Amino acid sequence: MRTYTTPDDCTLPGLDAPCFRDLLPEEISLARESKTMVVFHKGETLAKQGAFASSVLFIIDGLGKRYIEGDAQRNYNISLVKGGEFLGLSAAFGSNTYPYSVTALSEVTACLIEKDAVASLAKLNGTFAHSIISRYCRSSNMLYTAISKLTNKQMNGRMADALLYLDAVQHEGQAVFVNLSRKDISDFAGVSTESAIKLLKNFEKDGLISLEEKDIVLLQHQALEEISRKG
Amino acid sequence: MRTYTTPDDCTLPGLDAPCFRDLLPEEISLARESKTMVVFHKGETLAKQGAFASSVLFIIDGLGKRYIEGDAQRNYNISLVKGGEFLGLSAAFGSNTYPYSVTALSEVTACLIEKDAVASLAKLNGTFAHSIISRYCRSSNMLYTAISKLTNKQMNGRMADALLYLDAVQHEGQAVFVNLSRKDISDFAGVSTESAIKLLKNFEKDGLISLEEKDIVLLQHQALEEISRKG
DNA sequence: CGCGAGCTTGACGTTGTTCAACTAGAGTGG
DNA sequence: CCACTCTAGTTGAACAACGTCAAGCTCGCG
Repeated sequence: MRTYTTPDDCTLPGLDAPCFRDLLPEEISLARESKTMVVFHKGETLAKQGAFASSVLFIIDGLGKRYIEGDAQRNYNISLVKGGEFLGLSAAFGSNTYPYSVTALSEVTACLIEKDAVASLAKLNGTFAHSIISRYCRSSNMLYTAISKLTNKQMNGRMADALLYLDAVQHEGQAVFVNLSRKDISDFAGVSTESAIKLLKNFEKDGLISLEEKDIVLLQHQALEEISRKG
Repeated sequence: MRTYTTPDDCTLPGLDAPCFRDLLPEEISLARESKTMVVFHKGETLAKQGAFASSVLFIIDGLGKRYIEGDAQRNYNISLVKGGEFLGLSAAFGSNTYPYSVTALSEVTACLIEKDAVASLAKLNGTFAHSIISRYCRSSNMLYTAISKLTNKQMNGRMADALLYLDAVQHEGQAVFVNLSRKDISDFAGVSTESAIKLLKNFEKDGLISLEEKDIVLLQHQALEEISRKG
């Protein structure tokens, strides 16, 4: 984990992002003076569930996984984390611990922003606050659908969902599958590693996907969506 | 479902709530002119998952359940809904459908506020926006812990959790258990009705709770928390 | 060349759902 | 006032889904 000491190091990529668009000059300087840029390497922890969150992270680039910790052998992966997203916003607005953990799946570049600065920005600038609310709204919806998957679907449907989600992110231009182990994928589907492997083999046997080393190619989107729908 | 046509009908209880504290006079009038008060009876639907959400609901009084729909025989209850809470905020800030359903468990009095009015308020008034963000933050944390329960605990632990949660709300002064069926309770624990009944009987046999008609009294909080912790 | 981590496979056990039958109380109509 | 029905609750037995375990495999790396 390499730290840039000069705040301006992350001015260019960081403050360019859409949510920082409508800041007033003094707000920009507030943001600029309260942050520092950090590079995380694969496997490093960006946020630890339950730990005190001293700052909000704004991801510039790279790929991570956001997950709920389980016992030693199992987590549940909520979502991928990629450029343009905030981590640990809740630190700035209430609880001061992270409700989830985040680990880098590839090299991740992020801006750390002091949580008080984010809270101030939200109070000063309604548009910024509105953008934060929109983000919360979208992530809440994601959490509700995650709960829906967990309660309503069984292995087949959950695995189909996971593959469709991961594939969609990959189509946005991020290399995804090559950065994931079988265990990562099983944690996205919420099944054991062994079950995940068997499911993948079955999908391949049925011609729905193609397993090429670590990479996975979806051959039959329609059929997978059908499986997802049926649960 | 009785509707009050005069907006002022819900001025007194509605605009008294903490989140409306710091509104400016013109903002108050904006809020006042964009709302109407409604009374829902037991069993009626306040919000329907997937349906278009035309307005945000602010609950004045009563008890409801917020849940994710499953197949015909099963839902998953996320939380109780009680006075002072917003429903369907996401309508105002992004997606225009409800991500969950809400049904009245007792008679519920609520203010319906036009979603555009809520969005405007959030943009005009940073403090109001901040309060909305705090609410989102808390509810997000709840969703993360819900996911954690679903993935990490089995029946015993989930039922203990459900009882501790319901009991905590009851201790805030709301009659809870008498308004819940066995199916409601099982949907909070995320198990089948039959399993829930067997679990409750077991807990009673072990002296942890006392089943008195519909009411449930927790006798051994410590022990239940222990069961919850162990999963 | 050998070691270890991740991957794969099949046999087995546990958990929790489903099903079917039975009970109790609450309303309904004769 | 009594059948009659309907719903919610209860019980145990059979069954399915899925995790766990144990063993073997593969590949990259020291």
